[in-house]
Amino acid sequence: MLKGTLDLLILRTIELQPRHGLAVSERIAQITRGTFVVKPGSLFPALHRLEQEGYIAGAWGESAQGRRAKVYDITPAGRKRLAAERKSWDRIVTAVGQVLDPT
Amino acid sequence: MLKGTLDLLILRTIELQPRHGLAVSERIAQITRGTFVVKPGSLFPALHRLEQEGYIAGAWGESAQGRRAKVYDITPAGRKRLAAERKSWDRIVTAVGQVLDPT
DNA sequence: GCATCTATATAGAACATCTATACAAAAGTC
DNA sequence: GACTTTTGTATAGATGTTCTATATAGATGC
Repeated sequence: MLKGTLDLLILRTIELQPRHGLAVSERIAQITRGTFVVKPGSLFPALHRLEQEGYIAGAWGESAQGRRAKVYDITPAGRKRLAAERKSWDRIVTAVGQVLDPT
Repeated sequence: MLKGTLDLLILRTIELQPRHGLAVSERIAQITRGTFVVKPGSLFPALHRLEQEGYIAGAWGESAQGRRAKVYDITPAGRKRLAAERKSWDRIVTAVGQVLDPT
């Protein structure tokens, strides 16, 4: 996975619907049809970092299977961060495109 | 800069026309209008790595200003690598798009 | 002769991601 | 009712790219 995109993917996934850790990675794998597979060792450090920085908030609850799970929701700061990351991503895609196919 | 895209940018820039180190970074900055600014400390390690791996070949020559400069050209292996990186990039852009704006 | 510009180079730090492993609790299984 | 499997969270250690900062060298200008 491209370093620097994971936060974007996590924030957007949680924004659409609060989820617990593994559910986030499941959704990313599913919707990208396996292009991005975020394993626990990458996922949880990222979640902890995002929580530490105040972009997401975790609370113990239940998973769809009825197991105990920490459910994360996005915070107002997280939405701002997500909007900024989106802009940044668009800019990067445009810039790379310009290098790959200069007009 | 997003980690992992530098190789792609360098390979494509050199493919279009062989250049020496600083000329590569100048062109990238120019064509992306300052979105990507590759400083020497990032550029040269990347060039050396790409050369070590056989994707580009450097030869001492002259810059446009008539200074001594190491001019890099892409190798057949480099073209293959570039094609692969392009595909990979397209796939990533598509996948991120799917997460950001699911249909 | 001394500063400045071009150009290459490297050391060291920072940081996100990956591999691998560990741990816990619930559910199934016989 | 022990035992395995499944679900879920967690962390340690390694890896590798990029960034900051600095060094070096040769030309050019004045």
